[in-house]
Amino acid sequence: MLSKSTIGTNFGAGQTTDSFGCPFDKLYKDQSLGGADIVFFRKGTREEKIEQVVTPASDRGFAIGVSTLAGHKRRIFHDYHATTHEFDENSFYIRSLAEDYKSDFEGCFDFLLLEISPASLSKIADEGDFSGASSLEPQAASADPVLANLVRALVPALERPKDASRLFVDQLATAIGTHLVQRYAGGSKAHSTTQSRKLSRSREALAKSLLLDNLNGDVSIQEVARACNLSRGYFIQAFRETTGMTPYQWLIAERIARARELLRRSEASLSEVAISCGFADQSHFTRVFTNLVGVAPGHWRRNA
DNA sequence: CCGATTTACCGCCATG
DNA sequence: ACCATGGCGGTAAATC
Repeated sequence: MLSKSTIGTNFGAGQTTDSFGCPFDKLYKDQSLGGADIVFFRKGTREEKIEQVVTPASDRGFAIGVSTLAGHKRRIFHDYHATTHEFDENSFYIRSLAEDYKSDFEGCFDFLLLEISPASLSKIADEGDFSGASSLEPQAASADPVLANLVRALVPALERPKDASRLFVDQLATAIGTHLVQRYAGGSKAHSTTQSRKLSRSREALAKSLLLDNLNGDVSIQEVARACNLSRGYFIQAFRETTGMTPYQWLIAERIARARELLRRSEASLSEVAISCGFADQSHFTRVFTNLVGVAPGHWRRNA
């Protein structure tokens, strides 16, 4: 508790989480510092586990977090699938605050965070001859030593916001903003030398329908790939680039989608739901569901 | 596209 | 009886 949040969102009395959805009582470190365009935070916890951290979508722009220590893991629940990411020292993430966010944390963390508003972003983009770029490409547990060093330079200022040089913070904020835009600007800028390997429409449809048959029967990815006249490796890669998830992830997302329907609309027991969605048994079903959705199926049903 | 390595799920069981 | 959780070996998937 070195410095209480003084800038940014105002919290009503009784608020139990910070502006990122993290419970206050689990944070041992919660500092903040306002630059001209960017607000900085430092947040840390010694909790081994924090579950269901939720940030509703907002127009606050983007959040960037640099981890100061290794070993933190988080599982992020997207609409139809979930991903896990392991943070090393100096690995970082970028996420859009325009999207709902839900995740489980594992292992203590200490993040240097910064929040950059859409207005600031486009301002920096214009100044830096990247006009038009109004968004950043999301990253998760990637490496960027330059960014890490820039952000780390703010540690002393965060420790003692009162003594911090306004000019220093603003300059650094500009440098960081420029770096982010140069390196991660997305949107209008046509970039990338890597041509994407997308699946053709017909192959995509074929693959999906074959996979759906697998809800009950058994079709291996190998077979689906062959049906599309592609090698296994290429097929998985292409499927991923087309749909945003790997074939199996997609299939499981479909199964779980069906399971959600059944849970909501029917009175069937979990075992029955499990079988009719292509899972081996209740235990298996519960495990997969929890892993993907974040809460166990029984709880989810009561909640819905 | 191949091949080696790592990762993730499957399926079954046991237990709270 | 129903649901949640965890272990564990085998195997297919996914990555590099």
